[in-house]
Amino acid sequence: MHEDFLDELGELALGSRLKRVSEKMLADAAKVYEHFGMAIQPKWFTLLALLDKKHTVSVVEASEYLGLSQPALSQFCRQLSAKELINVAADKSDSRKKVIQLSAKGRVQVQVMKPIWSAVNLAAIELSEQSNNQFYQALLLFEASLAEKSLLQRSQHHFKQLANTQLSEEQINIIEFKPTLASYFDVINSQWIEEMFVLEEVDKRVLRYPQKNIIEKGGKIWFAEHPSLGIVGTCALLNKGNGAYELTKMGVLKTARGLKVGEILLQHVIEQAQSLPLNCLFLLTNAKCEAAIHLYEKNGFVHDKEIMDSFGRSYQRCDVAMRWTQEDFATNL
Amino acid sequence: MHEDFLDELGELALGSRLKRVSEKMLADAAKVYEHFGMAIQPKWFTLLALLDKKHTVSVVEASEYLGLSQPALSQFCRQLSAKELINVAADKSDSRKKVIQLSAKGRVQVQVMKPIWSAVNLAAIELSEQSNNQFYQALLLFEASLAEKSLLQRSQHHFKQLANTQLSEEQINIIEFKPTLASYFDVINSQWIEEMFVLEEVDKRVLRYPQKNIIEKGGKIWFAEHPSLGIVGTCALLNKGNGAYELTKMGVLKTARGLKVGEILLQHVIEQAQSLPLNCLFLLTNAKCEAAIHLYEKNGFVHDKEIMDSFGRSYQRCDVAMRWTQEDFATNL
DNA sequence: AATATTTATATAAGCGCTTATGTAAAATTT
DNA sequence: AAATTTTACATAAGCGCTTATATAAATATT
Repeated sequence: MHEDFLDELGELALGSRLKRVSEKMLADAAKVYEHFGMAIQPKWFTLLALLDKKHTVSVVEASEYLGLSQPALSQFCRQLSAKELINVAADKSDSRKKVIQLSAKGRVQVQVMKPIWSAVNLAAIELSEQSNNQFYQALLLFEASLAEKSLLQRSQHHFKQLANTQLSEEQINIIEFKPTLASYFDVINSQWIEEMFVLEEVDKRVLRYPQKNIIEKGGKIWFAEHPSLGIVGTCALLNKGNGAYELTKMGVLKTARGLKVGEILLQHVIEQAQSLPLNCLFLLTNAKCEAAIHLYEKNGFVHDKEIMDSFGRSYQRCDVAMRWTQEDFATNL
Repeated sequence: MHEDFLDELGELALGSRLKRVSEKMLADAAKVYEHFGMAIQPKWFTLLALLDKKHTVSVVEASEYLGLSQPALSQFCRQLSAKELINVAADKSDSRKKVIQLSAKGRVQVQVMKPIWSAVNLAAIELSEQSNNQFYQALLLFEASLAEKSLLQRSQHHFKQLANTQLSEEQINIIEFKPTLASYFDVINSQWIEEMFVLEEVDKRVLRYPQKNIIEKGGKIWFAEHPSLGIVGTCALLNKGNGAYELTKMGVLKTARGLKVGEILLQHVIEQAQSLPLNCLFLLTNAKCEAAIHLYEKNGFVHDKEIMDSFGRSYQRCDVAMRWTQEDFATNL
């Protein structure tokens, strides 16, 4: 048998660990009922206890008390009715509502189970207090903290700290393509394309084999590296022949949005493009990509109908064509 | 909105509470991935982390490391293969085995996720340490205690203490039938009949309406009451006419087995039967009920073929007939 | 060497919920 | 009063596992 890998993951696997423990507890509860000959399913326990205490509740009320979904309670009611442990009747003043209560048999069944509940309660207290560790109290506090500020919010906060610590523009490092980085090209671009469009077959081919489809055809690929997040952005130049280059597959991971990675990358690509036998630098995109288009406009690209007519049919999703104009860009510098 | 009923149940609802928290954590984890644009399901997390650490594992190895079932891992592998995040190949030296490892894309996907994992880890640590309460540490201890001695074992121990405290024979109180106790007759008998046989239609009718089917026909029902467990046993006398009475539906709850409740009850019934215009006291049972037959033999019942012939066809499951003999019983006194 | 047992994996069915959705009744708005 | 929205519940489908079972390969036993 192997060691427990969750131990190595520590707090990161807290969720998985909690799930594992809760499943163990529920499985044990089932064994307890079985051992004492009770034809009762553990999932019914909270509802039976609620009915014992409150006498009558409706389906929705029960779901609110117990923190379970309404359909869950609806199902429990059907099952407990079949076992004749509860009576279900329409509410007199509101015919949508159902009034649930224990039947005479159900009340007796609960009475008969109560000593078992007491024993389980003592067992749970014993477990909780093992080694002076007030597990139950800690769990209550944990739940309260989680309700106050969710794991998502807390994670977002910590992530922001991680991504922004001492970040200045010079710390985004632009590096050239090498085969070991090929998959970053795939992962980074797949992310935004899948989010905004659907990944077409032509995309998949280019993303999977960038070396063959871009580099070996005289194109270029760059990556942007963040000091703590690693490689977070990429951009390619496709060699279309006759000195025409298409700027394409520019993407920044969602984890690095808002850090100006896109702009740094784009400016680097434009700058590097100057050392190519450049005749025409253009790009194709979709009107949906507002932020990107704004970035392109800001960095010397202008909308161009001619480009649209000559190259626009390559991709289904492209309805915007832009061409880089050295003049405009130079005056911006 | 109603208050949280689990609060009222305290430690008894520890399992339900753990389940609720773990589901909340997992749901939040899914939101974290979604927020950062990762097309990754939280359930894959432990496997991806394992592959990142160990590089290659088989399906069974992974299931052992992670504490999940082998089919679960088998399914994860299919899903991650479809996403091209892992490579699965047959083991060279054992063609049953599959060697699982991250693909190039998978390794990059993990690299890209690692900052998120770090942030979640910090968030979990923060939650765990909230209000100086080392929840994670407490959970580890709780898990260890549970592994050392299960909830079932602990519950059994506490139950035994509850059932046996200061129990002497006089504390089992025999009481006569009254309508409010009718359901105990049903619940107690259903338990053992369902365990040993199947509940026939005739059983259900008698158990559901004991007053109509037994009392009003000149029969009798008694209950045995335990000082802390409540009503735990029952026994009936059926009036068969002409001074013949059938001892039937004698049962003791599994929670009260081993406390001599059956014997006390039986002796009480035999004693009370003397005040009836008694001609013949008999019972029908099944050879499977060895413990019961032994108890009957010990208390003056002898096997009787004549009874079998005249009454044995009433129930399908009966293949043993016994008759009480005053003589034998008297000599035993 | 033949046979039985064990091991690794896949597949199917089930379980305890969930979310999504539909229907009818009640409450609210117009 | 009529139309709209909300509420209560049921049903269906799905999800993340589980247990049970089948299959094939490896290992141990005879």
